[in-house]
Amino acid sequence: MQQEADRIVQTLKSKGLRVTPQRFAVYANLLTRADHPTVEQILCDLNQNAPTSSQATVYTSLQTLRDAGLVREVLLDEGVCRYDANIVPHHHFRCKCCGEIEDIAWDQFQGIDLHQLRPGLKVDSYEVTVYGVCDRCDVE
Amino acid sequence: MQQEADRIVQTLKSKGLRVTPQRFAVYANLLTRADHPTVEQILCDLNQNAPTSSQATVYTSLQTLRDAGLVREVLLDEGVCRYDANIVPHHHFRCKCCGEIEDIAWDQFQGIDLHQLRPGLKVDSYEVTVYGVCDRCDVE
DNA sequence: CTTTGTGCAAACGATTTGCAGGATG
DNA sequence: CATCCTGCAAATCGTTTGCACAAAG
Repeated sequence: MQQEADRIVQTLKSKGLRVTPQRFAVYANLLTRADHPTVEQILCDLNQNAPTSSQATVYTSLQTLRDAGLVREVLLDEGVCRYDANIVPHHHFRCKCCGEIEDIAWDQFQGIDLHQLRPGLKVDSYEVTVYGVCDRCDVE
Repeated sequence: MQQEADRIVQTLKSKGLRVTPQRFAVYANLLTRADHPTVEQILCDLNQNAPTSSQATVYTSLQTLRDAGLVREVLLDEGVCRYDANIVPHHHFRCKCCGEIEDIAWDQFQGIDLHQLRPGLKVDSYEVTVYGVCDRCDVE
């Protein structure tokens, strides 16, 4: 996956960010994951084999990547911040049981008419969060 | 507002909760507010004139009220928990600028078809969060 | 009088920050 | 070689908890 690595390096540089091993690792890790990991999960993942990055660095890396628009935070109803390298707008499904977060394609929900909001509110973005139970938890 | 007070007392009792001055004050305060205050805001409000309730008590009162289904938590993209005595389902608008949260009536958004979700997901609830700038911040 | 709530302070978990040394462009 | 990043530890912030005392039913 040399190509992949190069692309990541290019992406980082294009945002004016220095390419450090830690920052690279955080972003690369996030890109390969489909879930929405917490800082702790990322940290464990990175340091699983060899020590790669300290906790504080993961925090600041994520902050930098967020400011650069490469990742976004997902904050649902728990006390932790999750991160997502999927920048394309999408909705979320959250399992009340296992806490997993699953993406819902943007065009899944049609017919949301923001023009009916009261005048005076300038809309930047919106998203739908669905709460429920996923099939992995719903075993009877 | 003796009637109002009586109604609050009745509501608390009907949930099997003891009526204490602190718990009453927290719930009453929340009922009169249209915004979605944080614990800190509630605490300041209550103790503005005379000391009414300690911080820990506000936390546990809110927890109790939440368990009883009288208030609900609202957690948007900040690190704090906000509370809402409006139990009727509704959506939220969040001003990126001042942080204020405004309710959006439930029937404002039609046509959200949850049946199109992939089979296996059991939906309990959902809500739309709209991000933008409110008119108070959008002064040019 | 039994049960439950309050208040304080200490504990806690997630995140931020200050600073000295190290790596990047 | 100037600038920015890392790592550590201490600090901070919101929230929870243990415990002795007080109040509610």
